[in-house]
Amino acid sequence: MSHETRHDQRVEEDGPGPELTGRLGYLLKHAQLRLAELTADALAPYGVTGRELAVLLVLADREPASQQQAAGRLGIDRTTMVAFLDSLEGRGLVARRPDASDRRRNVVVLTEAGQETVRLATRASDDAERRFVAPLTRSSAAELKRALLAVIEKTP
Amino acid sequence: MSHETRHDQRVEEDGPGPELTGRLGYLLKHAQLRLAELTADALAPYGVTGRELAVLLVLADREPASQQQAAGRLGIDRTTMVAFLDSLEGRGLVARRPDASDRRRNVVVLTEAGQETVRLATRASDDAERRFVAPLTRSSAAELKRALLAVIEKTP
DNA sequence: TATTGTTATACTCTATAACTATA
DNA sequence: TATAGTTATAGAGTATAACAATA
Repeated sequence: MSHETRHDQRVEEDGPGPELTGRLGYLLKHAQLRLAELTADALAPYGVTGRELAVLLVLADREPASQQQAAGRLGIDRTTMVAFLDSLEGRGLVARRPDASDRRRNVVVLTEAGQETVRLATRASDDAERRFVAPLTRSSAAELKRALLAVIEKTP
Repeated sequence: MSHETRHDQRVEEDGPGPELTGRLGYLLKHAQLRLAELTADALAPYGVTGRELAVLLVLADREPASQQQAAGRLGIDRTTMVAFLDSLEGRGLVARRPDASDRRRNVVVLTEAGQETVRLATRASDDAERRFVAPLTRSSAAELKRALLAVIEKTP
């Protein structure tokens, strides 16, 4: 018997097998990676990353926030927020305003350009999400989101 | 009117709001992070990380593989595989054997200790997964895995 | 020439510790 | 004393480029 690969019988597999695809950890990680790729491509024309869009969304949809409040809403460190804001401010998408009532704080607001970017980028991101769940039925996609939210909120 | 937080009306929110939790990207990322934490804790007693368990599983469940084949199955770079194997081999969980039929290659095999670790660590990881999906019904948890596999496999 | 394993290096993302100015 | 923003630094985790041995 030859030791060579027998191409007539079985092509040498290169991808993940059931020992991985059967595990929830693998599925979550790779689903996240795929959607992140799709989203990155969709957002590229607007010059923002998915993480930057998340920062903008957190600043857009609630009362004006300090840097630290914004970081808290996103679950990231305040030092990480500094870097995000430096970059976003440099591109004119957000502005830091000293808080008159507590001069240690900056209130961070979206500029006009920032608001427009949020509108366009959100639409592009939603579109990527729609393509991502295209293999599922509408109700199955909704069920997926419900299930994910449930485990996130109810897990210790 | 005071500028202080009015605790009687509304506690200052610190977590994510619907602008984030309504997005699939956020849900996938944070579900993955939570499960990864649970799994890390569950695996700690066995001295392996989730990624190392994935490497071991890939070596355990199919024909013996070269380092590069194993990397291909996991979707990681071959240079990354070198580092994993250095560490796993240092702890006696895997062994590199020169491939007699192609002396550029190493065939990587699990040791006895490696096989035992796979058994125990897999059980612990499965248990973490079960706790993670505890908020869902049995069929809803199964549906979650089906949906994730579908989007992973069918998305461009 | 091409491929396997290896090394050195670099890049991304994030956090920790220490500094400053304000409170 | 404690907190908000900042800076410098460090640690994961991963990839790219170049090298030696072998095909």
